[in-house]
Amino acid sequence: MSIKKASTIQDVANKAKVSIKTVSRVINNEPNVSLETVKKVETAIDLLDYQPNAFAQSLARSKPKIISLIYDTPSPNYISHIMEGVLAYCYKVDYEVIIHPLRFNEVGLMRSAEKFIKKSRLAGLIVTPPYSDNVEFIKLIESFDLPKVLISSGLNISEEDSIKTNDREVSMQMTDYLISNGHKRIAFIKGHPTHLCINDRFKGYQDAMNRAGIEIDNSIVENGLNSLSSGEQCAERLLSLKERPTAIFSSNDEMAAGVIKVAYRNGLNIPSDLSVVGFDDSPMTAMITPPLTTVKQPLDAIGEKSAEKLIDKLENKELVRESVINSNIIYRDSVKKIN
Amino acid sequence: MSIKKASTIQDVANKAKVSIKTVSRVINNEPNVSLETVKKVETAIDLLDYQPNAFAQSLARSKPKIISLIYDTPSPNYISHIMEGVLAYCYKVDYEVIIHPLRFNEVGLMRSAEKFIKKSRLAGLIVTPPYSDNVEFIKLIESFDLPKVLISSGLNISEEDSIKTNDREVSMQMTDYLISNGHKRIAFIKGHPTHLCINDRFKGYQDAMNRAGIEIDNSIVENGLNSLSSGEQCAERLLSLKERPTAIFSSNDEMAAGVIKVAYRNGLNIPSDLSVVGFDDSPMTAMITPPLTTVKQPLDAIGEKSAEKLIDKLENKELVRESVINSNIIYRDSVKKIN
DNA sequence: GTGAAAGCGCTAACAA
DNA sequence: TTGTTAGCGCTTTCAC
Repeated sequence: MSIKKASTIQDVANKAKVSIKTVSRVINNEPNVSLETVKKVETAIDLLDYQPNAFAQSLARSKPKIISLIYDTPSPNYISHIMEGVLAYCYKVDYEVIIHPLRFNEVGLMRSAEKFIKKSRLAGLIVTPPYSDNVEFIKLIESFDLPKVLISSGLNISEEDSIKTNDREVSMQMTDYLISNGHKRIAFIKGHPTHLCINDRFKGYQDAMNRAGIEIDNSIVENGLNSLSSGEQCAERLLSLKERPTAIFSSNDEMAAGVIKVAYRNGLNIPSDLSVVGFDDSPMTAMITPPLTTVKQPLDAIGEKSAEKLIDKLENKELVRESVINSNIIYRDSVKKIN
Repeated sequence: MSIKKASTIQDVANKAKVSIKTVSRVINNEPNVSLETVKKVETAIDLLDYQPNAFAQSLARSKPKIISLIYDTPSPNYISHIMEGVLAYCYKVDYEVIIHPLRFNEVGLMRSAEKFIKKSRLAGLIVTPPYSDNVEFIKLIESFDLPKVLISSGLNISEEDSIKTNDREVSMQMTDYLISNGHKRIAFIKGHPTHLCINDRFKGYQDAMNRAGIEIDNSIVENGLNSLSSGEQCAERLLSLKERPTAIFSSNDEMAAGVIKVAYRNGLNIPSDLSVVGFDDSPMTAMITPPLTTVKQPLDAIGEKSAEKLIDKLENKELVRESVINSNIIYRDSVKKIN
């Protein structure tokens, strides 16, 4: 078991018989190196199994190749997939990622966020909801003049700083789907009011209902809080109505799961007595009975595109990138055609 | 919106009218600084809102304060919670964490792992399953002489390098619970064979059955692969047996969910016709009907303890730390008492 | 108890 | 096309 010692740029330079600057040029793909020299240097790099020291690079460069992913911690599935995408892209282009959970309700949040940003010497940040909806937080980032990409922000953000999904549109499609299955009395459970983007989902529902000429009955529009239990509470009310809805569209899966639990408790079968659809395609949706019809956001792709957009900005590349990524409906077994 | 510029150790030294070395001493809690000087320096630090530059520190120090968390990507819930714990502890003691997903089945895995370790100049690693069971991978770490903590490794690892849970014991308790509810014909679905620790769960089942003097019928011991669909397949077989089990103990929740789906498909009610228990307490277990009785591992605590153990090692602290963390059963509604 | 100087491994600015 | 030099911000000698 031989202990390996990392080699330095000087070692490479010695082996290739060039100056360290030349090695540096090769590493960073800078111009003005003869092909022959490049070959020599690359051979030496391979031979020594050389890896540049990221700290030394960061220290020497003005802008370190480090970005951070900021998130709260409500949903493991959401954040893991976003993170996957971000890490995958950054790994390709040789950026480091610092993962930073921040408790949304913590006192001194801004102070600790500021401290973090300072300490980490970030080049830029990727921000997920609910922080991407938080004006104060975004101002903080701007006060550092840091490039950023906000994921699914409900704020009025310039396109070059944001990545969004077409929640409103898919939500409309989902409602259309319900309508095309004969449903008219379609209840809607809204999401947490501070999550702006989730409320686009309600708008999509409104769009579809309006277009179909079905008047929205506000007594079957509930205000949820994204959690299982809040879904249950909404469902209790909805299902105890004299004129029950035939379908419930929940703005997220977790609340939809709450609806299904309450339905079973009340002796209702899904989907024969009640159709239910959700949003997010969280892993459990395939596991519950019946499997839930829901909307899948391509989270890995969102993470990847966010990282790409941010890094392109950092490197002053032309960015004519798409900023809307399409979600799509996953049809499963929780909707029944009625007449 | 004023753009803030980070201050350096020199700024602090100027303001406090001392040398940079003295500032460095204060930052690192080194001895031989008069109380008065410490006060002066600390005031200057506060005034300038100074944060040491982690790269410069890492570069100057031999050992950077950076560790990495290595994982595959099967389970968002598992890894997010472990990560939470690791990040929380590291944040407290001022270590950076690099999160590194590695595809288990990728070709050139070892090569890319090696490259990663070199490049990141890690001080140590925390390794989760399945890598903590991978001899080749562990040898790689050792070839770099890097301190490590292996989470839930099934290998014969020295206690100071590992954090485990009492899977075998809880698994025995769970089986006891089933037995005490009148079940004798208890099926078991084993987990993926390369995940060593998951097979401790089977041992616990054996322990309990043996102790209760119930002979284990191998025709109701299934080999699962941790996935929903593999749970379904096992359940298909189990439930088509002439002499059906009255309870099924699945080594993870996902397979248990598969069992429940198949049971419903076959017109069986849970728990009245069949009791089912799982392992992991993944979020969906509370959402399915009926809520599943399962085992909860304190994942955040595992992450935190792993980080603590690793960092104590890095800093040569005495480590008389516990290395086994207790899981416990979460009783819900998927088990019925039979006679 | 304190400070000056060297150097960690790299990049940037300037020469050659 | 290539090399030299001076830092980046910090810690580590070693001297005072």
